[in-house]
Amino acid sequence: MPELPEVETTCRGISPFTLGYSIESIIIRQPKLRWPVNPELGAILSGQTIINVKRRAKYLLLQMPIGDLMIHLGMSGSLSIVEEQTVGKHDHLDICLSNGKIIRFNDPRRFGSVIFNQQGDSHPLLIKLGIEPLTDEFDGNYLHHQAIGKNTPIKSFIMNNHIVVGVGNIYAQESLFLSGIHPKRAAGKVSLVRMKHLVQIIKQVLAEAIEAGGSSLKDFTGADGKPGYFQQKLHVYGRQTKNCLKCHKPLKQVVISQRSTVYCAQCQR
DNA sequence: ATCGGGACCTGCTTGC
DNA sequence: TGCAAGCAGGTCCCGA
Repeated sequence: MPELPEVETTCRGISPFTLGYSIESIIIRQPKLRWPVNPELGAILSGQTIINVKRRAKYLLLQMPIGDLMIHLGMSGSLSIVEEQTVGKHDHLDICLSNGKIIRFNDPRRFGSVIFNQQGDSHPLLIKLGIEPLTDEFDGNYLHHQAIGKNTPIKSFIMNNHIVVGVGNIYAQESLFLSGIHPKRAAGKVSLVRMKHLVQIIKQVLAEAIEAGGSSLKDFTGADGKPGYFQQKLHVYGRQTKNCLKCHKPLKQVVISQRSTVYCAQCQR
């Protein structure tokens, strides 16, 4: 379940094996992903050199002179670097490189996507995205300003990609617990001071997860290590049957925007 | 304009 | 035991 830290870790992990090499071919075994994979992808991109590998929100961008290959991991996708051709279940797509390595896209639930983008930041899937959480632009003033008049729960608000990208269900829950804000509180009713605190926590939690992911990542050629967030101490996510780590009272679970949400009624107001 | 909910998909867990 | 329902998760899109 890739959250932003895992996408960032993947980005850093594949870089050494891809940067500066060219695409020789693309094998599409299953084109039915979130968006249909263009059957001409291989023809369009063969011979193209990968000149940059970056992340925007939860998209991985393999940048080439004629455009970017945008990869989204959805909820169950992953990339690995392999050399052999033996394919496993859900290995939907291979990007074969000039160095003999293969970037393999595996995604059991097929919520991910592989799209060729020649429009840069103005691509329809990118144009409406909010700011990156780990930039200076994302601060308490920004979040507070965006929340003016909004009745939507603060949890839904920080998970809204139009406001800030990359805060998924796990980190929304964790961040709200650590900043002591009730997940159902109306976004417009969170004070500036608390918004500043929340922003600081979000940055910290994401950065720690990236660090954990990075340190667990050896060579990216196998399924080594778990996603960064499983190496972190999770305070509320998945702990609905347990007690609060701060006050030791039982945690509560509710559904907000169809998403399971665990919180402490005592510590979060 | 704002917000909630449906849809997409598979695998693991839980319950009858 | 076997099968079905429930749930997880990201994000686009539509309807109220």
